[in-house]
Amino acid sequence: MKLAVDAVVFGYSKDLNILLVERKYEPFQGGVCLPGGFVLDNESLDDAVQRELREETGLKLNYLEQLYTFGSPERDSRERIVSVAYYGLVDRTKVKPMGGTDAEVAYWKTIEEVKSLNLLFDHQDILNKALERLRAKLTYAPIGFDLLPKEFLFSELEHLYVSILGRPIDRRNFRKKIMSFDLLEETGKKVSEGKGRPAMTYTFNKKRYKELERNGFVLQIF
Amino acid sequence: MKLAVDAVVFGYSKDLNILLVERKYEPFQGGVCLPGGFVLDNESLDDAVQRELREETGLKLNYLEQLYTFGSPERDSRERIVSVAYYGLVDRTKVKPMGGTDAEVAYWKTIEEVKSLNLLFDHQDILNKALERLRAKLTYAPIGFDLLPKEFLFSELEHLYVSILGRPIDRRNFRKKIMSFDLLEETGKKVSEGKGRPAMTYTFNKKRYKELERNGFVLQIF
DNA sequence: GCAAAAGTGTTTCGTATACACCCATGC
DNA sequence: GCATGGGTGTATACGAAACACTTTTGC
Repeated sequence: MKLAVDAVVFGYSKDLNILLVERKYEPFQGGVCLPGGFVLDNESLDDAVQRELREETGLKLNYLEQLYTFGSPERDSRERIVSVAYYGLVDRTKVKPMGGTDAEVAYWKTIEEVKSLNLLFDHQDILNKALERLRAKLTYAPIGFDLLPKEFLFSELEHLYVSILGRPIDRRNFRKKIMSFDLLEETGKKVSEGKGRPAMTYTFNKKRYKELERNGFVLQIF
Repeated sequence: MKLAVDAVVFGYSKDLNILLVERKYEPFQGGVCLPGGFVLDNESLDDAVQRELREETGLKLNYLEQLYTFGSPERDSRERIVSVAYYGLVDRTKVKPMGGTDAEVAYWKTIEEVKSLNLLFDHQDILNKALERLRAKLTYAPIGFDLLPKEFLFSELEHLYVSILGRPIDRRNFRKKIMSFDLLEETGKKVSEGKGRPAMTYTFNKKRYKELERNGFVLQIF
């Protein structure tokens, strides 16, 4: 019996993306799946995920959380492999275009695109579970900010929520709610994205959030 | 590297209890820990937990859910053992007084009692995580009923919430809230527990809840 | 008749929701 | 000057929270 880790890495640019790897050689040549690999003898599970991601894609996570452990005896046709799945969040504007390694190519896909790819093993199940968790957590934890650049537009935050939760949001009420937490700070800069009125950029005050959290505060959106 | 499962089994009678096992022989003779054991080659993780619990205590769970996987290289001093932790709920009125097996004795302890026991390995961490999850889930899922007899008093449900959440509850508002879901059914029986006015017993309509859940209903207490 | 637990309504307050117009810019 | 996205306030409705007395039984 072998122990592996797999990671669902979420990125956001206009829409939610997932990081996938494609195998260049056998076994499963051309197959697409989540990044992951076996756990080494003397490393923790968290370390194993970070190492695999570094090796395969070289990216830096803003957030990482254990998701669920998948252990059905039939999940890998070759031999019994139990996999501890994680999900992570990255700021895609910080990610360099990645080529992958000798054995794999890495790229981003939207949820919709993934559906038609038929991921190897039970990786679609893992992805579904990660999505469920991400959607739930978005409403009671400030993890959306880990998908955005340090300085972001309010509208980006709003679109992120709309696109991940998959339902419309009232702009005015959303702003009121978020602002009521007093966790966003204006940078003073205005950015013009080409069209329309230029918008203010904000940063999320994580330190203040952690402080509030310690005192029992629970951020609650919807 | 070995793979194990461990279970935090919660029971309720007047207060929240946890099922523990005490080892009769070496290694760790006299040590107290959570029930658990190694996963067999061809069984799923869920099956492994159920089997271990059956072997060690013979009890029947009303609810079982995977909790978290603990994989620090140092968590077991003998060798690398990764453990997938579960938590389960039982109706203690259905549990026979258990003797345990050849190698172990099983018994119930309250949270407070456990604290002074110094559980083996990282089992106190596992227990803390299970408690956290149980408390959270109690407010948005109908899992309290899995700790009670099929027919229960409303006051038992209320005391269960008070004792698990660890804070007072307004009796009237709590009843209003629970009753508004329309998921409890009167049995028509009144039970006198010795002192005070006899009370009605209720059953929880799980079928109806599942039905509502499918349609997007989310039970929300507090 | 008193101790003990069960059962029950109303008012108040805060927050979620619904909703539409003006503003600053690029072209 | 018009198209595009940014920014803002108010009224209503609903649900959470606060709060105390009566009822039924055992002793």
